[in-house]
Amino acid sequence: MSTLTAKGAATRQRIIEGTAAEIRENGLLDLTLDDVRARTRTSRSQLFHYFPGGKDELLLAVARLEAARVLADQQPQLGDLTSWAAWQAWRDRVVERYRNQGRHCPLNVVMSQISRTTPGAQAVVAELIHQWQAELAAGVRHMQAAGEIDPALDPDHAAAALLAGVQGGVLILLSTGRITYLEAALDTGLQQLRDSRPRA
Amino acid sequence: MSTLTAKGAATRQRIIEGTAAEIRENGLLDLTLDDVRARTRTSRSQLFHYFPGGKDELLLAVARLEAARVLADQQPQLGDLTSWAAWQAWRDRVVERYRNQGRHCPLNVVMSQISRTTPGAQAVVAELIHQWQAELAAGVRHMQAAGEIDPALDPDHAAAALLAGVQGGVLILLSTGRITYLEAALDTGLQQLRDSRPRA
DNA sequence: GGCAAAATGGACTGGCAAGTCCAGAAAAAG
DNA sequence: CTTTTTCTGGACTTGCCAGTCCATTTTGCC
Repeated sequence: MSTLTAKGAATRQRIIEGTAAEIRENGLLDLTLDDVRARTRTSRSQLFHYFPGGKDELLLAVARLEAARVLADQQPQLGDLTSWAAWQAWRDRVVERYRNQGRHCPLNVVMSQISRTTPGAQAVVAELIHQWQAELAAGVRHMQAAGEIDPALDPDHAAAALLAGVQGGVLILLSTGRITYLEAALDTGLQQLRDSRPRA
Repeated sequence: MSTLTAKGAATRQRIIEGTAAEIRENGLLDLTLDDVRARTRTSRSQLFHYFPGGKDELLLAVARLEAARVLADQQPQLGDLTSWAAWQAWRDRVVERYRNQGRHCPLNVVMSQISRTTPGAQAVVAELIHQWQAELAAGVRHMQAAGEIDPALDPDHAAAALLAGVQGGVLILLSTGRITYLEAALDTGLQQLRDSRPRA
């Protein structure tokens, strides 16, 4: 890619964020480049100037943006799972975030739709899942060190199960509008961790 | 709808199943009616004869088929969760099913893509989730009656959490190709149930 | 057999959306 | 200041795909 001027970089960013917003509102299924153009006030040639690979390349950029946002939205709680209160705060944060989000979860769009077609997006999703799991596992290790969680428990395994619950809870929320499943997955997952506490 | 002859019913069924197979192999994103025509050896007018509502109506029929299949594929284990061995057998069945399934999960297509646009499909998904959860909850109640699970535990809540784990595990499997998450969700979920057993 | 209803074949339309191209404006470079 | 590079506008092309239409064949029914 040729060098970008400040103006060019701003336009490029505007396109990415506008596309992300458009997807969040209306989904990916009937997203057209004209929709993007209308929202971001850009011309056709600008789109292809900044994303020579066309729609796919643009969507990949959006995927990266949204993947970063998913983790950022859980901070600082996710990075500081060092007490039961902190875990609970994280749980509340997640529930709140998805409760407020409409019917179009950008992450789910990335996972379910973009990543199947665009090989690059697959790597983005894999990396996101990996980081998310790693942060949860780090939290488990903290609690083990503090004697609050059974040291025999495999942190990565526990984190994987918890993460699967969150993903599934969100998916069901998106499909049925009911948030019960997400809450149940989080609550029973945390309960299990608490119950594992070694008796002194 | 006008009355169908035996031949007509067969053709209609052939179209639905062929479409389902096509989606399972290539996904919904670039599914065209011509693909359906090629696989099912039907003419354009046949498609619109049996599905006057066009593509949407056809996809709704596919959604119904796949929703039924998801539950059917878990039988008889899902309907007979009356011992720990049975629960384990169900768990193995689920893992095996999704391990063998390619990158295109028809249920996920229904949940993530069809149900957002077609209002009817949303009801199909809701009903599927509800039945699935009900069967799991029934299993929990069985085990409670047998004294193997803490009677204070809410069966619907536990079933919801378990189901969310399965959904999330499958979603992650589809996105990353790793089945670890599904296994972790199932294993820790079942472990939690086992651990709740009241001490005699 | 004959009539009505259903099933089938395939040409045709219309629209839409991705991607191309070139010309001109704005900005950086020297 | 002028030259080169980047940025922008918008017309144009191309191809595809859902949906329509009508003619023909097959089937059910009496």
